[in-house]
Amino acid sequence: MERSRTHTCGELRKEHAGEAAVLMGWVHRVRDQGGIVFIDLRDRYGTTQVVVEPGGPVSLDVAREFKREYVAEVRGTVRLRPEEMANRNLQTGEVELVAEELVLLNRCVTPPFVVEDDTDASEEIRLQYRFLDLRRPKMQKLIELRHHAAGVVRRYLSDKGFLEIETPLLVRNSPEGARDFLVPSRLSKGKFYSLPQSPQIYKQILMVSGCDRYFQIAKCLRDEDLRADRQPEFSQIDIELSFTTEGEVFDIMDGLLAAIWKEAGGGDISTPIPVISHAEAMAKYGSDKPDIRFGMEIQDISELAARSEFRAFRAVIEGGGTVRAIAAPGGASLSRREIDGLEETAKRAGAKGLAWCRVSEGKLDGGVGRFFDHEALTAAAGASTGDLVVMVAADEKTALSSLGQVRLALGGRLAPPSAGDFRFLWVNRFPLFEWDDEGERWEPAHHMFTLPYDDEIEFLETDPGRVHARLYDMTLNGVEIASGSIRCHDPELQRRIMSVVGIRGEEADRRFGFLLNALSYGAPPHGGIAFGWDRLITLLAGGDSIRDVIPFPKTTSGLSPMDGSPSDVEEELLADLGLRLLPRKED
RNA sequence: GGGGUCGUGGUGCAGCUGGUUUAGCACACUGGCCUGUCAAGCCAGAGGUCGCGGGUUCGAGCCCCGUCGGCCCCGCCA
Repeated sequence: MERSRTHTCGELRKEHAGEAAVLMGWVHRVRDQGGIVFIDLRDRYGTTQVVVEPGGPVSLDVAREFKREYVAEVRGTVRLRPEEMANRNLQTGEVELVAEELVLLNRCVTPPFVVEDDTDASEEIRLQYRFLDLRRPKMQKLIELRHHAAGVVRRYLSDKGFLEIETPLLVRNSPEGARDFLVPSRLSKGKFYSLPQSPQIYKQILMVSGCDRYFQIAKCLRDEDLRADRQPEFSQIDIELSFTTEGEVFDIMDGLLAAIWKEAGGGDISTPIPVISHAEAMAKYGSDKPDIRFGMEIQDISELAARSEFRAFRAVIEGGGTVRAIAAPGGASLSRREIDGLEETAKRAGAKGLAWCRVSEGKLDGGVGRFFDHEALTAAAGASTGDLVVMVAADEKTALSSLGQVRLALGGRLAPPSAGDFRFLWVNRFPLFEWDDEGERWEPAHHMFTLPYDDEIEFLETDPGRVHARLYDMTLNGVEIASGSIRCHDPELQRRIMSVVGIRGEEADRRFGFLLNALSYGAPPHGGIAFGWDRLITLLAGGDSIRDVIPFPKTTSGLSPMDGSPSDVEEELLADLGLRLLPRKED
């Protein structure tokens, strides 16, 4: 017999009192009072209390058979609870369902953990029993949030004329960048497809195809080591548009973010989102993804340092280095131990040490305070009484990046972020290349299918480090959430860029021939961006691990505890693919 | 590839400097009592090769080596 429910477990209210209802769901908890039994029935929408009363059509002994996570159907009548018995913690708490028939739809073996928000299970166990973990209301909310946000993205971009287009998952291997996952080809034995690191090349080709505006919520796959915010497969909102400018991209994306935040519960965000150049981000925050929820900007105190009594500073300046400082409001209260911790942070980032002093009324205390004039230092560092001034002397890159790390530590300690504070920021004008000390060669700083600024193209061959490009990132609270660029649509210029990073002539054709070929058939000027979708949802939800917004994530070693992948396969299957395993590396 | 940290009944943890312990606690589980509970309560009970392998020792949950796995970080991730 076919059965169906009349309501969900989150639906019944006092208006329904007196009505007949059929609910189906999971037994959350049974409270056996001896003479009366309560069953909390739960589904995605909520929880409703079912009452089994003595002398009623359902025997108490039958009700007692139901255990946690059994699947049940309850037919009954909705009844208003007496005022003092209402449960304000439940949305359905003003009513209860008086059972007239209780049907066992399925049993459940004893669950390894209790299915509720404050579970005590470790993440390992949660992943192994992910189907139970995902039943927890908290996880269901995250799944819902992700769905709603995706809906906003589709509506917003569709309204702006973007087409949702799928690109292939079986693609050509690309030796650039991250390691590819390989897929052996049965039909072409000994050859391999790759799983795409991103749809980058395909979306550019769609622009050449005249699609004009494209988007996709795309799976990206990278065979690299994992982190809390990195999974081997993850999702991007991938976007590309033709005949566009950086300003237009920013404008549309500002609107997209505002729509997601407003409609998916993050609140209003102010647009336009501010823009700073990469150079400015590095100079002020020592990072290309600044957290601007607090100030503590980096100051250049080289001039003062050069005149100071502090010999270590003078030596660095004379050697062509620089001295930078941060004034941390209220930082004078930090203990010596905490300051040592900051120095440790600076050293890990390459600094030789961290000079510091406390600012009090009319004088400098502790650390290197005695080498400096109170007035001069507070003016140069922008410090006030009660501040801690921290300083690093080094080459510019080291000074900025180490102070950038120290700044984040100071921010966490002195200006702890409040939930719901979302500070978006565009960072643009990235350098096109960066020098790789180990490989002793130029490498693409972001990616190389990008248009350099016109007035710097002439330095491509002579001084690549001087060339900046129309590259941009969006950051949110110090996390990079999107990255994109205005692309290079001229195949000759693209070849020049490739040759700077050592991909020349035939090699360029072999690796990227199909893109270069497409570009030479009338490619329109175009550009785009890709958002890290999992990170974005994590931030929107106020979480800290992308594993919580991915229904079936892998562990940090790329394993899936629930299904046991990756796994061995039959010899036969390998033979079909023309593969044979090498013996495992012996000791 | 490297570093840190953790691994003890179903789950989460405690277990000191190696020996008075029969490996303890909470939750979950099983049985009993209870007619208004909602983190129900009370009583009783069952449940452990201390991740795995080796070593040191009269004696190892505890020390050493290796290994597997979880988490975090560096490298890596155009």
